[in-house]
Amino acid sequence: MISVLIADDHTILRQGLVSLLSNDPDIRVLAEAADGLSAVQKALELKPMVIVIDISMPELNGMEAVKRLHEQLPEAKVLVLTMHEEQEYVIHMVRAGASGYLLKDSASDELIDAVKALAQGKTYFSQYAASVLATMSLKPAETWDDPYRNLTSREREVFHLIIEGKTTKDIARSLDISVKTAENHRGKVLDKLQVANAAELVRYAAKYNLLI
Amino acid sequence: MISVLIADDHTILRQGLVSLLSNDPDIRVLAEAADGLSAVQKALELKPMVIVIDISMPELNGMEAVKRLHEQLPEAKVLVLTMHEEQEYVIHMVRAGASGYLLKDSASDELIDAVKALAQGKTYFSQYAASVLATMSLKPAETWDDPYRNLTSREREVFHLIIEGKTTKDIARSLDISVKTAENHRGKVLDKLQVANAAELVRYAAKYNLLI
DNA sequence: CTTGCTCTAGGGGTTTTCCCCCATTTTTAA
DNA sequence: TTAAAAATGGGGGAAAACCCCTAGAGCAAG
Repeated sequence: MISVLIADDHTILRQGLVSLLSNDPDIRVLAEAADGLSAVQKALELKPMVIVIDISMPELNGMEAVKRLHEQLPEAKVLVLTMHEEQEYVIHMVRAGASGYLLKDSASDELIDAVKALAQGKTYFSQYAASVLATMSLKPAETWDDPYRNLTSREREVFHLIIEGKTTKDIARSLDISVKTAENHRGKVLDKLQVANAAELVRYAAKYNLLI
Repeated sequence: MISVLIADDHTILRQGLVSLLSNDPDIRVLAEAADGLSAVQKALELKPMVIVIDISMPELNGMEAVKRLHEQLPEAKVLVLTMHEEQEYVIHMVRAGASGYLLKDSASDELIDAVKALAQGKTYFSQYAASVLATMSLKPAETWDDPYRNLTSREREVFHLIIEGKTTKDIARSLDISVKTAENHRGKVLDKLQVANAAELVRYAAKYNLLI
């Protein structure tokens, strides 16, 4: 019998998961949690074999929760269940100690398979997450993470001015540099973040919540 | 017996909903759909009494799907189930013809209540959505906070392509119109929304959560 | 039947963006 | 201290964006 704790702030989704998992005779849902903090508390108290957890949660986000769980309850296996497809999320969660990563658009069978795999001490990554990890492991650690981190401080300044809709001339005036220099920085930013134009850059910023 | 169609691109959530609703003896889930287009098709084919639909979906987003459903199958009631709390969404969906609006962090009981209410021809709005609508109805329609109410349908198409980072040439090709026409539409969009360039337009879209 | 709006398309222009290339100085790190 | 990276500035050019303008066709409301 596999004991499971489910942590997700969306009540309907959470109860749907309980309903899904409870249908399997080998799985027993011990408890639910609607935020990261209570997830950690309930896990320490009930010691479930598997913890199914979402990334975005109030109180304590999934990332921090997974870190604490991994430190304080290493025998419990953490399955991240999320709709975030971003590479950075996968990497961060695995580093935090997750044993599995599943997207919410997976089939429910896959969820049950994942829970069972983790209970047996295996890992379980969705096709997507696995490919991200495979790609990442080929690159040196320094280049991991958010490409935004690769920007120099000056480039970051320019980045923020671009996503405010400023033109190169505005940027040059604002930073008290020549238009040509601003233009060069602009080009570097687009290049490093692999976007084709300012519009895509703003999308990028929105995706990583960098829009102030 | 209440027949229900469920449309959500996240498979696990969708199957969770099926599991939840199927537990109720009065409800029968006719079918599921993973995108807006197939949701409309399956609805026209199976004629469910209630359609539970998410806003963000591939192919045809929830907003457009609800519009089409309301036009082509007015007897079916649409329940929007989403995690988007933004005022604009509530208003847009209600205008598009939704009879109910529920956040995903509601309790599952509330979902069942909502489905039953809609099946009886009533409406069902979460506490939050109801308060948004109440506030809105106090203001004259002209001052409603409708981001792109002044855009024509063609301009809206162009709007969405711009915020995807498409160039004017791309847009012209995509809509099968001349570059000059696309350029004119682009200019109109920037003018009507009072932004200076594409970057600001994407910011605008992000502000109103129109980046799907 | 006229008026107004939308969609279409173009002329012609300026400005900005994006893309190479290059060099110098300053700062940082090995 | 020496090499690498960052910041500065520029030349030049193609493409795109932005901003005027006109104008016909189609369509719906008054």
